[in-house]
Amino acid sequence: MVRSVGTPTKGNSLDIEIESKGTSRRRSRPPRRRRQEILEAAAGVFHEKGYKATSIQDIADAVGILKGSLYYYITSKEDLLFEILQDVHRQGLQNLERIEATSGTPMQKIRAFVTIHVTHNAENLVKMAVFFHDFRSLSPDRREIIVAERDLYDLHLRNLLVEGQKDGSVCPDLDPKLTAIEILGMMNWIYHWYRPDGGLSMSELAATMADFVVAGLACDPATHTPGHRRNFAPMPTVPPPRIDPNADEDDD
Amino acid sequence: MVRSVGTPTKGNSLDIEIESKGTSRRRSRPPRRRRQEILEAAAGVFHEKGYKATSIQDIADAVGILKGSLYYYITSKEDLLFEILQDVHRQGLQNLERIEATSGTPMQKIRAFVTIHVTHNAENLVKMAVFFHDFRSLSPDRREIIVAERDLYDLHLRNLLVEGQKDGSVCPDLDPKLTAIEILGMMNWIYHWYRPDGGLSMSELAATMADFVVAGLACDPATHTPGHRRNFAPMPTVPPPRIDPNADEDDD
DNA sequence: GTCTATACTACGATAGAC
DNA sequence: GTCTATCGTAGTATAGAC
Repeated sequence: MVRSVGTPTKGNSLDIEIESKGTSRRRSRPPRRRRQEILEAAAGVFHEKGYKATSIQDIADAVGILKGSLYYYITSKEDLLFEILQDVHRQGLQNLERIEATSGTPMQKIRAFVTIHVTHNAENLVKMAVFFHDFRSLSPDRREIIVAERDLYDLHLRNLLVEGQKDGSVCPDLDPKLTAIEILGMMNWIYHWYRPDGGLSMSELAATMADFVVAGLACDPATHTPGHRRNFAPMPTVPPPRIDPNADEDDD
Repeated sequence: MVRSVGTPTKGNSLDIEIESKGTSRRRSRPPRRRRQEILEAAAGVFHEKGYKATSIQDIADAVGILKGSLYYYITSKEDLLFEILQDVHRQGLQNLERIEATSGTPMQKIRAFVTIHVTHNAENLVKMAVFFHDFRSLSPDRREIIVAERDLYDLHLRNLLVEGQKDGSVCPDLDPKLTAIEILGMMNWIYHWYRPDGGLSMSELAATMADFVVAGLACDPATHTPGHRRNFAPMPTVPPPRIDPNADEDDD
């Protein structure tokens, strides 16, 4: 639908118009403020109902205009989702930079990592919920863009764990890859339950999680013996599952 | 469209037929095996595409029949989801019984709890994924039935933590409620990444997670001083977020 | 910039033949 | 028990009036 370049039009030079209206007000681009409002409204509805279950009508209702009018601002429902996810994506990458710029012992860096990532999750509850719940609704190429960030986080934490093992502060029995994903899972679960108005501040949440992670990783090299974790409070005997009348055997 | 009762038909007596085929084989009830097959197929498709994004057509394709035929076995798409979730629901409640019947120190019980719950998650990856992703698509009363189990798990773990604090094996600085949910989050995240064919056995996964949890909770009463966790490997200074040109302030 | 109206498609579910 | 055919609804997106 782009007008072909060769076609002569009444004006000379190129089709791109330069500000011509004299004042500093911009022309032709829809107002950013309104667009941002729509993004936030859509994020809220996506959060409540899920992306797929949300109709354009729902979003229009939330904004307070009719659904036809929405298309003045957006071009498709998926574009909306993508832009919302790009918001947290940008912030996430920025946080990674901050973490990388932090100095201290490896264990201190791990504490910083957890604190920052938890805070990020708690500060962007709605968008993070939409991200974890609905990023699979993006087209494959767009999904790739957004999800790559997750792998970066994983890799970065893993590297910190290895550093910690090198200086002896992190238990050498731990598998860095598996441990990193355990920790990330704990942090990423936040959106399921945390509510900022629930009497638990974000900073207290972040600090508590960091405490737990640090305690779970730590190991005194002086007293370390291989397998000490597995042998501490060892697994007791558990009654076997009773035979279930409804049991058709499981897949998965 | 039900034939009116008063209308005379060629037979006498009522329309309801009693078993007349002689042998012990049941009539009129659709075969259980086929129904189970449909349930499993549906779970698989729900897992891949999400409940809302899955059409009856998709499920019929997966089973290998036409969508009209599906309605011989099911009465609605939501019924299908409900039955799938009831499967894990039943198993989950049964596991709670097993955990309750376990004896040992509180910390050993905690290890048993984590091991059983992680194993449950890993053995039912598909259904657990559908559960966490789509239980909100159930009607409110059905949702209540299924979700109540989650609260039971939470409560049970919380009680174990309190027990552990009483006998001194769990750090007294921990908030049982918050800690329980941290641990559950780590376990429930499994469906996002674990694949049974990935070289990590379920029992190894479960044991490793239990190790991490136990290490994260443990505390030596002899050396405990309030706040020691927070002060260990203390938070370093982190560079502030740089000012972002794209930053329209956040909601959430 | 917001509205009304509508084209087009997909889905869930039912009816009834075989 | 599986099929074909279809009804009714709801959703995305567009066209064009104001």
